[in-house]
This record gives sequence, C-alpha cells and structure tokens, in this order.
Amino acid sequence: MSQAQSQRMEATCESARTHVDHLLVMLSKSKMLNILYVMNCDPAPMRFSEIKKRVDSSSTTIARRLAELEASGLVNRKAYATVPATVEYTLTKDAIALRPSLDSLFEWVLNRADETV
Amino acid sequence: MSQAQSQRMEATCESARTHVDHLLVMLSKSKMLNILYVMNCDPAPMRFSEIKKRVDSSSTTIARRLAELEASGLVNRKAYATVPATVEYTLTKDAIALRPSLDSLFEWVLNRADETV
DNA sequence: TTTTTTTGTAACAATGTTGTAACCTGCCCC
DNA sequence: GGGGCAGGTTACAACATTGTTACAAAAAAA
Repeated sequence: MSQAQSQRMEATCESARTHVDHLLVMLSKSKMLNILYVMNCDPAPMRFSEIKKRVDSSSTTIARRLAELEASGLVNRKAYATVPATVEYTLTKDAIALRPSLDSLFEWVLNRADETV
Repeated sequence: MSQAQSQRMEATCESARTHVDHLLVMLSKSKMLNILYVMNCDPAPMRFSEIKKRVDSSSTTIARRLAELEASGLVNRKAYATVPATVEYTLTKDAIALRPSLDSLFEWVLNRADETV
C-alpha cells in the first residue's frame, strides 16, 4: 500500500471514529435514550408536550434534545399553524432502525430493575 | 383493589422507576457504553490498562466508571498481588446479558457513521 | 379584559463532570 | 539512592449541563 493510500485510510478511520464518538456522546446525553424509547414505542407522530410528559424532564432539556436529534437527522419536526401552536415529531427511518436495539436494551434495564427491587 | 394495595403498587412502581432511572443515568455517563462494549467484545478478563487503551480516556474517568459498574454489580474486580500490581475486570452474568443489545446498538452506530462519512 | 394554551427561547446561577498534575504502594533493577 | 512499573487516588481549575424564571405570540374562552 502506498503512503498516500495509507494516509487516506487513516484519515477515513479518524473521521469514522469521530462520527462514532459523536453519536455515542449524543446517545449518552441525559434523557436521550428515554426520548428515543418513548418515540419508538408509539409510531404515531408525537407532540412536544406528550414527549415531555412521558419522559418527565424540563421543557428546556426536551427542546435541546429534540433539536440535537433533528440536527443529526434522527427526528423530523413538523409545525402546524394552529392556535395554540402544534408541533409534531417523528422518528426518521434511521432512528426507527434503532428500535430493536432500544427494545432489547430497555428489556434488560427493566428486568434488572425488577430484580434489584 | 384496596387502598393499601394501590399504595403498595404505586410505591413499587416508584421504586422501579427509580431503579430504571438510575440504570439509564449510569449507562448515559461518558465512556460507559464504550467500556461495556469493549469488555463484551472480548470475553477474557481485561486489565485496567487494556480497557483504558481501547476506550481512550483518562485514568480518572476509566477508574470512576469501573467503580460505578462494580458498585452496580455489572463488573467483578480481581486484584492479584503481583509486582507490579495486576487487576482484572470481568463482566458479571447480568452485564453479559446486555451483549445482544450492545452489539445491535453498535452495529447501528457503525452503520450510521459509515453513511455519514 | 384577563387568562389559558402550546411550544419554545434567553439568561443565569447552581451543580456536575472532566482532565491534569501530583502523588501513592510494593517490589525489582541498577 | 534513584527510577520504573501497574493501578489507581486526590485536589483542583476549567468546562459543560441543568433547571428556573421570565418572556413571546395569537386566538379562544371566561
């Protein structure tokens, strides 16, 4: 392998690692798994207040997480010009692909919580 | 249902919710998923320095995460009186049960990182 | 007229988390 | 005596994150 090729590969790996890290950091933020889970449980578009109620956190945090998810292409945001405002969030195809993992993860969490009680 | 039963159930749910929350908060700490993943990838007992190298973080953070995992019964720590010291970490049965979830989660993360690059 | 509703944003103080640098214990080697 | 190793611990300053409060807009309800 040429030096150029080798350098290109390293750069790609670096980049990939950066993306992986970025995703992991995002998934590790507070309430992130909660949000993805409640949205995955119910395939219908979900409104801000509903997500907030199910996840049980402050508006600020929910808004921040949803903005991050939108920026990463994991949720779509649709605002309707009703009064008062209506905003619906839906998971993108990519996020829906996360469903089996999240189901399995939450199954483990719930099992473990049961045993620990 | 009697009021007493209802109260007991609520208390149990409260408690369960607390445990679920605790687990999610723990899993959401930085490098936690990384650590569980690298330990799950290699079933052999793993030494501190090896975990640190694979996860790529400071000693302080790795030590903190491992202590938290041990306190939660997800890893076992075995110290050998060699010179210099040798310490081996292994996942408990409970943590090994996480493996399918983590595999699936990381598969998703890697796929997504590939596409994004 | 005032309140209510939804979905946020802005500012800020309080709190939590991180890495760095220094240090520690044995014991071996020089 | 000095240096090195593994596997940490401690203190601390820097940085990141959180919730709270106040605010907005626009129309309907009270």
